Amino acid sequence: MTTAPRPATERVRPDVGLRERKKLRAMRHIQEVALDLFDEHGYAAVTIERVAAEAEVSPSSIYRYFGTKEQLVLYDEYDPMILDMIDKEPAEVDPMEAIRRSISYIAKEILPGDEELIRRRMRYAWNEPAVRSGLVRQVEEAEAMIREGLARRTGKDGGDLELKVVSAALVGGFVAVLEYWHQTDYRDSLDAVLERAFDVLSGGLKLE
Amino acid sequence: MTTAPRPATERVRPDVGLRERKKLRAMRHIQEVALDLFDEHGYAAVTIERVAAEAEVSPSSIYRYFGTKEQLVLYDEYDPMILDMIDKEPAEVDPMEAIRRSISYIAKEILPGDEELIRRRMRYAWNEPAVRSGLVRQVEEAEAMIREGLARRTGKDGGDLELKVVSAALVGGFVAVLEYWHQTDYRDSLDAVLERAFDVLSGGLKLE
DNA sequence: CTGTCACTTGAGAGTCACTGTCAAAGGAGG
DNA sequence: CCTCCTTTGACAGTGACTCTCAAGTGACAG
Repeated sequence: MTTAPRPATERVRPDVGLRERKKLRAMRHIQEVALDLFDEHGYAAVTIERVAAEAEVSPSSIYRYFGTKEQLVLYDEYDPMILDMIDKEPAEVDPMEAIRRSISYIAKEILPGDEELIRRRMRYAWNEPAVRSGLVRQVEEAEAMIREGLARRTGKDGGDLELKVVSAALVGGFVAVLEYWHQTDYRDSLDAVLERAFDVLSGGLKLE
Repeated sequence: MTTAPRPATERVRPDVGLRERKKLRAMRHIQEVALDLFDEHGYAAVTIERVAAEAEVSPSSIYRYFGTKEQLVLYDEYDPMILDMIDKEPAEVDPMEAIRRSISYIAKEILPGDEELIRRRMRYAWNEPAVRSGLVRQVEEAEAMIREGLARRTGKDGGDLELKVVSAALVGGFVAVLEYWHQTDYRDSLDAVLERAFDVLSGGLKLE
């Protein structure tokens, strides 16, 4: 979500030095500690200060890394992945189909490995209002990017009503899928649920 | 001051006494004062304390009435109206059609009267992240109620995937409509934009 | 009208997420 | 090894939001 800190002077590859690796390691560690504490005492009862103490960093650093308390739960790297994949689909592919494929691919190939962690984080996304609205915000940003992708593919303007409606409906549907998946205790594979949802959406929201 | 005609016992309707009327009047007044201040100094720069002072109530009361700062902007009475209308549509009417009619009716008959105020409030909903997420939350509540309505009409369970996807896509589309309407400076009537959006949704999100 | 009851309001103190600043620490590059 | 510049931590706010308690004030009965 929050744009990465932009270095004043562009170095050659600011992404791979010791600094960057240290930062990523620290973030993973902090998130882990935070989730442990949240699991034990509840999200609301754990202060940032507490997390900072437990993770042995300063509260300032947590804010610099994550921006907000919700992001301690929500932070992950999937969104850019999906967008990247959509852009890599060949231009001839139908736009909706490109999205469908990309999301399915992630759901099938990447997520299963992290499923434990994902479930753990999802619980908060549906039980803590603050986390929930952070999730929605994140999804909205993804929506904007999907819309831009669709705009490029179709030649339409990004502010076009049709595009807005389509991408909003898509991400709305996606959130519904996550909610269903969560509430049915991850019974079916995410991919299977996604397929059913896509069918409903492209079938014109007909019920039955 | 003439005493209003007071029915002997009024236990049945605790909603119309002097207390309730005073409260509603106070809420309207506070919201007005708040919007004036926000317009003049910007949302973030105005504290609740300031609003309270200007409106001559205590900050505690503002929290009791509105709960959060965003609700000072977002509070209105349309949502229950729409839900009420949906429920009143005859049972034979196609569910989607019932929703479409109810929303259109409100957009056509009720909103134009308050359009000035609505626009004023919309500006904050799209420029202030906090207000925005409050709006989303409100819309999500409406979604839950729409879904229940659909469940009753179709005999499906409220947790059904199809139902979730349909209602989420609908409200997603609705938010997109509001955004489009706002960003195009309220050029077209809300009703007209809604019609176009409904067509896209029931056409299966086909682009072009 | 009047007293009692129950609900509402205001005052005040407290918590905590989040921000901005500044000096110190420590990688990056020569 | 040394200089630069980014990152870190310490610190001091700010303001949204919560809780509690005492005082005020409509509702209602007698």
